[in-house]
Amino acid sequence: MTTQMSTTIEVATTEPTIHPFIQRTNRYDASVIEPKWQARWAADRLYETDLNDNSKRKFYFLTMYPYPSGDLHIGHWYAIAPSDAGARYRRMNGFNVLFPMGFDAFGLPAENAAIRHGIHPYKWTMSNIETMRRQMRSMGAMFDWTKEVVTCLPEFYKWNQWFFLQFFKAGLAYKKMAPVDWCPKDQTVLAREQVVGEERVCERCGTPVIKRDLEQWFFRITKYVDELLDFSKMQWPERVQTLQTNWIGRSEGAEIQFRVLSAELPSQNDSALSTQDSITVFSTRPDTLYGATFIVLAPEHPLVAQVTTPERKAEVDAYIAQTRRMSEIEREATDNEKSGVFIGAHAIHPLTNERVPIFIADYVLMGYGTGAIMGVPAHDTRDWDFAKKYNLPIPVVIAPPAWNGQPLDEVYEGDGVMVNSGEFDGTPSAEGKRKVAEKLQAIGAGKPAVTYRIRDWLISRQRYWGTPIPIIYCDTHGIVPVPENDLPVVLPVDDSIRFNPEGQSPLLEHAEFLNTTCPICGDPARRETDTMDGFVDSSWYQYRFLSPADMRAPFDRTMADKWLPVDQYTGGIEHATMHLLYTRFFTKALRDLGITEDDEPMRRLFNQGTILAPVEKSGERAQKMSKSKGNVVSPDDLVQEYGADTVRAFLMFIGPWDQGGPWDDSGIDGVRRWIHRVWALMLDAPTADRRHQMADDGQPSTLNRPPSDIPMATDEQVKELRRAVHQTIQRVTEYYESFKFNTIVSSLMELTSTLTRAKDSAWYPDAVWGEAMNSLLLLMAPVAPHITEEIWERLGGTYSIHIQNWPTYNPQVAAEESFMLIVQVNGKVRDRVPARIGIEESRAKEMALQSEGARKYVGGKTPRQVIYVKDKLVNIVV
RNA sequence: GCCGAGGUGGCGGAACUGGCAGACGCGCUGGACUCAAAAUCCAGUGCCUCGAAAGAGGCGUGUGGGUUCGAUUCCCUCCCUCGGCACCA
Repeated sequence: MTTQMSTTIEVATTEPTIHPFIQRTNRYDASVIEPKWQARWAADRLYETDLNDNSKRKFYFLTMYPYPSGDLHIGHWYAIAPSDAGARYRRMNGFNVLFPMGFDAFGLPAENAAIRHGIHPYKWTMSNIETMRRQMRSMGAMFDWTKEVVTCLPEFYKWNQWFFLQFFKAGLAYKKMAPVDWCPKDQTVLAREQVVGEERVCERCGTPVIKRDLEQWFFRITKYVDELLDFSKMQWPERVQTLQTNWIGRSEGAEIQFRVLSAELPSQNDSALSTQDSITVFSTRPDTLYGATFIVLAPEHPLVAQVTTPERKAEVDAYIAQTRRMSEIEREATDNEKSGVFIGAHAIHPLTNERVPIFIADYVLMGYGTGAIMGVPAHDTRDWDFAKKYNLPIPVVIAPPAWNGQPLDEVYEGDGVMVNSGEFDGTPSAEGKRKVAEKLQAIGAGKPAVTYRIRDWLISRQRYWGTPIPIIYCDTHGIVPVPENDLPVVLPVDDSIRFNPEGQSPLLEHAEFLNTTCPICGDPARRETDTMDGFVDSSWYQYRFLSPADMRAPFDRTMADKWLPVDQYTGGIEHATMHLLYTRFFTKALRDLGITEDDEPMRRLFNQGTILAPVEKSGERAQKMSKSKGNVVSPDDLVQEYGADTVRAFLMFIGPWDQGGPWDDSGIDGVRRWIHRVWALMLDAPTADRRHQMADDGQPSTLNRPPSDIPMATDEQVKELRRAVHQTIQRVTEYYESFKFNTIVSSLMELTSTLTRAKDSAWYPDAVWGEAMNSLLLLMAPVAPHITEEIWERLGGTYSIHIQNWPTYNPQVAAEESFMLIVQVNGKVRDRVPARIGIEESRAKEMALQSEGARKYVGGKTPRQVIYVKDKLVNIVV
């Protein structure tokens, strides 16, 4: 934008250039202009993305879709409003932006509503979606609703089933009997990821889970463990990377085999147990192998039955039975006293050939490693406790610092030098770990090994409101996948469903659904009645926005290659080890199946914080908002009172977006005042007295020339005004890039104040003033889309402000010419003197030394040192 | 226990790469306007001490220490809050 520095104003006579101030026709009323612009944008399809438009670079901005619980609460707005601003910013920067929205529509609350209120989950969900769509429109978000995805509709879940079949064919989906986590309240199994906290409760309802042995469907996420640990192909927050890394829980060590001494076993067992049989243990500390004085198996370990001697059988069986009765919580409580039972047999230490007794104990878990450990009491707290209790020897094999050769008083778990370890004596731990593993491998008694904490993803749910698993059970052919042509397997939505389940899927009672024929032989067969975990939907929904209605394919490959991965994803951290892990797995699986080409689903991720319920009394702990607690803050009331623009700006202003915090609307008036001040700044006449601006009745001003009491702006004033504008463009642009919405708003507030003061003190040339107005409006448009569109139109801008180019700043205009030179004496500020940018060092030091503050504190002493920081400060050290 | 994030006025928060701590806003105090109130506008507002005032001095970013001319920022110690994991071998 070019600017004339002239301070004279030309008043046109024929075609009058209308000065902004004249345009004011009425006062700001959000309840009028917001619905007006929302309707206009919808009618003009302003926010519909042409996926085929290749003239601009694509930008896929995605924010996590909500569960349609019925009402949008302020937390939804907190997540959505800044995302919308971010997407709008990208659009104004010349990108072809896709910013879609949908609904995560399968899930338990719909069934619970059905149980409580007798409404069918389908009706409940669809009517909730209707409400939430309206609410999201009322916030002026630029969602492209033509691409909406609703996961509970067959056109969506058909493709869950299709992916399941592809996974099944590739061995990525399988069924197995396993001890699984069962929620007694929700009457369904849960994925390991959905069991949380020390209490091991259901992530959804907080009920402690129990273990059950069930045959369930799993997705083989463990196939991708190592790739999932690699975050190099995307920029995700450290926090999420850490959570996922810990969740995957990679441990390096060795598998070590201990041969079972068969001489002790009864002869009839000899056939079942040859001398080759051995117990494999996993250890991260093979360097402590020489200190292994016993073996412990998990009570569920399959070898227990074979290895237990007859005389110990009764006691062992009793212990196993007792273990079974104990709940998960009790069993896993760390402060539990160790207990276990000797099973009568011994194993041979692979390096020393000594006999070591074999125990079972509940502190060894079947689900981790090999379900068996070697007990190294001197160097593992748990083994120490166990050995103390059962009087087992505790030889030291890793020397602690300054060790005196005596038995230890307490366990030593650190690294050190190997001792009492035969040929390895003197080897440091780190080296020992490797060397012992190598030695074991050489003699065929072990090998280096890695184990992981993560387990395969359990996707079966014994519930109704989910995607039916496309499997048929035939007496002759067993597990038969539904042929792709028969998809979708439609979830029946008639009123015959009984939602009170007793441990099995409600679909089991639906004869029409249940009974089918085998696709291979045509004989009567039964359908799988479990449904899929809802996280299957969100694992690939980002693809479906490209073609939500396509019944022939989940998505168009060319489109997917163009639009994916998502460029910017936003959502809560609570999904770190669930959705955000599953969708990465899905992406990799689809790639390996040749369906897509992406390694990762989302390039960049930002986790916004959570808005908690308002705190009643100070000092009280903030709680999550929930309908049941009745502490939900509705955005509708706020929009009615303040307008969507104010609510949006306030949500961005309250603090850093990743922080969240308890809801407190006490500051919203400040934002409301700012919005009004912007209106007044741009549309009201200048006046020395602004008291009545907001209450103004809106009579158009007849002003078309500077008021007599306002002087023309001097060159210096013009320069300063432009500097403020360009500095703000620079800063605010940086803040948009880094999601610092709170400082975007505060910078815009500052500029508004600066411009308001300027307007009342001088009359600026049209070009200068116009640049200022345009810049402020454009910078503000993503935050407050309605008021900026309204003012833009009134000032004669081309529709729509939201497709204008982002303002650019001129570094020369933004550059400061002078600064306040800070004068410090011994690091304390004692004076400030005005100086020109680029002042010579010697001149600056001279000025500082001569300043009043410096003279006072230096007091005639000779400075020991004078430090100059360019264009900033002088520090005099005495 | 392990891993991670954080601790700045009465409150939400700001501070580039080590360089004026407290931007912006709320609240509060005083003033203008008003018959009055609300709204709006203007001014002040980290804490302490001295001073009638103008002002002067000191302290100050969880604690204690270190590095540096200079630390909210870098290093170490400890305390507290929040989140995750946890008999994981």
